[in-house]
Amino acid sequence: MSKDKSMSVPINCQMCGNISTSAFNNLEGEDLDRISDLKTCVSFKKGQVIMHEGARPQGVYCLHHGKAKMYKLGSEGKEQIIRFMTKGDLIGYRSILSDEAISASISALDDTFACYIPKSSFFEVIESNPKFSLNILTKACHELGETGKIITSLAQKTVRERLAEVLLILRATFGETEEGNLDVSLTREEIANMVGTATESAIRLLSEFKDEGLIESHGRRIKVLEVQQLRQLAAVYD
Amino acid sequence: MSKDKSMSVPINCQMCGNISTSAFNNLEGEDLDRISDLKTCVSFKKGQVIMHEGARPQGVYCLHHGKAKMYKLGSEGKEQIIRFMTKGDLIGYRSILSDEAISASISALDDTFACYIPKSSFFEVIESNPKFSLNILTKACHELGETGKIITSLAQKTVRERLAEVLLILRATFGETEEGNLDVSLTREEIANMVGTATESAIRLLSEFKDEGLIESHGRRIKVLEVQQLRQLAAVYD
DNA sequence: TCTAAATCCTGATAAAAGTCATTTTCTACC
DNA sequence: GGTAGAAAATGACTTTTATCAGGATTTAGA
Repeated sequence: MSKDKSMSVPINCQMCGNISTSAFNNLEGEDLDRISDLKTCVSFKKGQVIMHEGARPQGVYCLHHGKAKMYKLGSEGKEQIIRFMTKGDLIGYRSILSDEAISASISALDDTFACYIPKSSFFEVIESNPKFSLNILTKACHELGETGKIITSLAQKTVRERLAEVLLILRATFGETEEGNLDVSLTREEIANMVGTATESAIRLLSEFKDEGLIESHGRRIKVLEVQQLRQLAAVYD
Repeated sequence: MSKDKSMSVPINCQMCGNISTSAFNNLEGEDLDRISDLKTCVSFKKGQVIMHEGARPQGVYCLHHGKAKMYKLGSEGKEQIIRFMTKGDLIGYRSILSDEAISASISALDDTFACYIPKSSFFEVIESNPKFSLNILTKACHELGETGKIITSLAQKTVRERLAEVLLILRATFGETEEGNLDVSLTREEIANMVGTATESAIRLLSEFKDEGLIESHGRRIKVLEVQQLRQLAAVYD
C-alpha cells in the first residue's frame, strides 16, 4: 500500500513478487528472459478499459498490481461481470490462443499496473516450453470448471442465493482489510452485474442481509460477518 | 447411419474419420501411434453415464459416434446442461489437465461409441508435442469464450430469448435430418435444463413458437422453420 | 401392436424479480 | 470542507417465471 506505486514496479520478471502465483511460475532462466526482455510496462487509471470486447490484441497483459473486472455487454448494453482479476492474472490470453476477438472487456477497478508481453514472444515460449504451455492449459481448464459452476448457479439459484455466493467470491478473491471489510470497492450496480440481477434488487437484498446481521455496510465498504450462514444460504458445499 | 455401428469402429486413429475435426488433427505418425496403440474402445447405451461429476478419471474419451450431454447437478438435484458433445469431442480432458475432480457429468443421448485414452499416454503426447498441447489449449480457450456468452445470456436474457438461442444452438450442433427436423431427440425437460427454466415454461414457450410458425413439432421431433426470426428473437448478432 | 409409464400440455395461482419514481445519502473533486 | 452529481435506498406496481394439479399424448419396451 505504498503511495508511490512506481517503486514496486519490477525491472524484470525474475524479480517479480507475483511470479510464483502467475502462469510464469515454473519458467526457467532463458524463457523467462525472453518474456522479460520484450515486455513493456503500462499503467491504467481506475475505470480505464484495458482490453475491449471485439478487439484483436497483439499481446497479453500480466497484472502486476491492482484489480480488474472482466465483463461482457448484453444486448441492452448492460454489463455482465464474468470474473475479477488480481495480481498475477493473465489478460487476453484466451483471445490470442483461440485466435478469436476478445470476448469480454477488461477494465481497471483500481489504479493498476501491468506488463505487456507481445504475442510473438508469448507464442515463442508457448511453443518451445511444454511446461509453460501446460501451465496455461491448467489455468484455462480450471477456469472452465469455474464457469460451469457459474452457469449452474445463474440457471438454478435465486437472486438471494447468488448474492450470498458473490459476497463469498469477493471475500475469497480480494480478501479483507484490517477493519474486516471486503478489500474492493464496488458499486451496487457492479455487484448486481456480477449477480445477474437489477441494481435495485441487489440493493434490497443487501439491506436484508444487513438487517439479518449477515453483513455490515457503510456505503461501498462491506463487511462479511457470517461466513457460514452465507455459505449455507448460497448452498455452496465445497 | 448404418445399422451395424461396429462396422464403423476404427482399428486405429489413423483411419478415423473424425481425426480432422478432433484435437488429434495435426498429430504426426509417432504421436498418433502412441495414442492409437494404447486406446481401448468402449460403447455406451443411451442414457448411460460416461463420466460422473466428482469422479477422478484415469483417462479421456474421444467420442467416435453418438451424442452426449455435459451437465451439472444443482442443489435441488436438477440437471443443468452445460453443453452437448458430438463425434470428435474429447471428454474428461478438463479434469485431467486441471487435476481436479470431474466438474460436470457426461451422459449418452444416443448409443455411442468412444475411444478411451489412458491419462499417461495423453500426458506423454501433451508434454512432448507442443502442437498437440496448443490444439487442446485452443479448444479450451474457445470453450471459455463460449461459456462467457452463456453466462451473459443466462443473466440477462428472458426465457423466451434463451429458448430461441438454444434451438439455434441445437441446429448448429446436431444439424437436421432429411425431413428437416433437428437431428437430436431431447425431452422437453432436457431442453428446459439447457435453457435454465422450468419444464412447463419450456413447453409453454415451444407451443407459442409453434403457434407463431417459428417451429413445427411432433413430440420430440422439432423442425426449425424461421431461423432469421429466431436469431432476431434471441438477439444473437454473430 | 399393444400397453404402462413417461412425457407433454394447459390452466390457475403464487412467488420472484424487474421497473419506475422519489428521496436520501454518499463521494469525488473543487 | 463544501457541493454538485452520482449512487443508494425504498415504496408501489408490473411483469415474468415457477409451481401445482389435472388430463391428453407419446414413447419405449414387451
